[in-house]
Amino acid sequence: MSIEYAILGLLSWKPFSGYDLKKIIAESEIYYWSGNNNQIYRSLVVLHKSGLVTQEVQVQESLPARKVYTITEKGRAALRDWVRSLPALPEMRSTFFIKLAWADALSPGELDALLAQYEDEIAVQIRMQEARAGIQPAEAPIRTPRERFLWEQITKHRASFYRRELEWIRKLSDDLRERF
Amino acid sequence: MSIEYAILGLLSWKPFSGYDLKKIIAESEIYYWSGNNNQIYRSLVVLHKSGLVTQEVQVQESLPARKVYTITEKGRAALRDWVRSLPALPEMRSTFFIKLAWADALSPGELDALLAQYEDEIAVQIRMQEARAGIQPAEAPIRTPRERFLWEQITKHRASFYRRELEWIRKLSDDLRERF
DNA sequence: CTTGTCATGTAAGAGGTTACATGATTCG
DNA sequence: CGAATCATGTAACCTCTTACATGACAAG
Repeated sequence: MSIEYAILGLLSWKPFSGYDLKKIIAESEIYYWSGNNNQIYRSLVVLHKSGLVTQEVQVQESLPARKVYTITEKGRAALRDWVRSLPALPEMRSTFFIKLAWADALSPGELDALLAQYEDEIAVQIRMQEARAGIQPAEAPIRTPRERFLWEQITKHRASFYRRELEWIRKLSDDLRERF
Repeated sequence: MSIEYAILGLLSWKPFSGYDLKKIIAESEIYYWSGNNNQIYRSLVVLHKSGLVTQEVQVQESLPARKVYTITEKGRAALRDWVRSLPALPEMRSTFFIKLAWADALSPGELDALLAQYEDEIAVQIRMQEARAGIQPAEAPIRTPRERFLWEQITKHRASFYRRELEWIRKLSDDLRERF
């Protein structure tokens, strides 16, 4: 379960509660999960049982108690092992491509409308990404220049993925209008 | 369940058996599912019950019977509706980025090795893709010039995704070696 | 007075994978 | 003689999502 390591990674930065982690994951791009309670609270139980994290209950007056999780040395070692393990290929999943593959049944106008909708959605996504990039108040760990560099490269690379997609769909729309 | 529409798409091209579909999906890039029996045979039962496909049992001597599925008019209409429905964003899922995000715990040598492994895997993927592209014996429907064009654009776009990934990781490796 | 935030958790189900099961035939 | 191909299907399990449940407080 790679989400457990994803959580362990965040805890290797600083201690968090399940609620904190949920928000970070829900708002993150590279942590591509939905950030639902079920996965997160269960993962934390597993990590705790395995001794990779410790739990501290912070009782608050008039607010529910926070359970704050801190990574252990064993946890850091497990994370390190996972980081060094064989990397997997990135997956690009797009039902839109499947739609396009059978879109020859559509009229030129309908096809054009479909591409326009896709273009819009990508554009919205890019704008959302840019807006988020604007706020960045130390939301990423910058403990060394190298770490900062790595995070920058990941963020830029992710952003370029959507820009490429936008360029591609625009060119495709133009070509279709011109040729068919 | 978008895999049902993915199957319906293939059946809109020509009739297939579950076994045929399984192989097509397993070998396909854009049909990103594993192509496991469970999903496919179940989907066919659902499509059949909904009247979107018809089933013809072809008994063969000395070989198991083939159940060949043919799309109905209702099926074509359902596919068309799905194709025109609101497109979803493409998803780029990569556990490698999560690893990289916490890779500052590694030594320069270890980090370099990690990136090299990733580069290798992408390179293998690209070679496999190119090999597959070489065989292409009318494995895609080419009923109109526009359909041919659409399929070409999808294939090229997919290929460029991995090429970008390769360029990115190579540049990242170089930069890291130079700076840190 | 409804909506949002803080904070935990559970239930139900969709979606997807690996592995098992059968059985004849063909290829190396 | 073992492995692959043809061809169907089931069982068990993992992953992930949506929705439900509780309860206090703050802000509009």
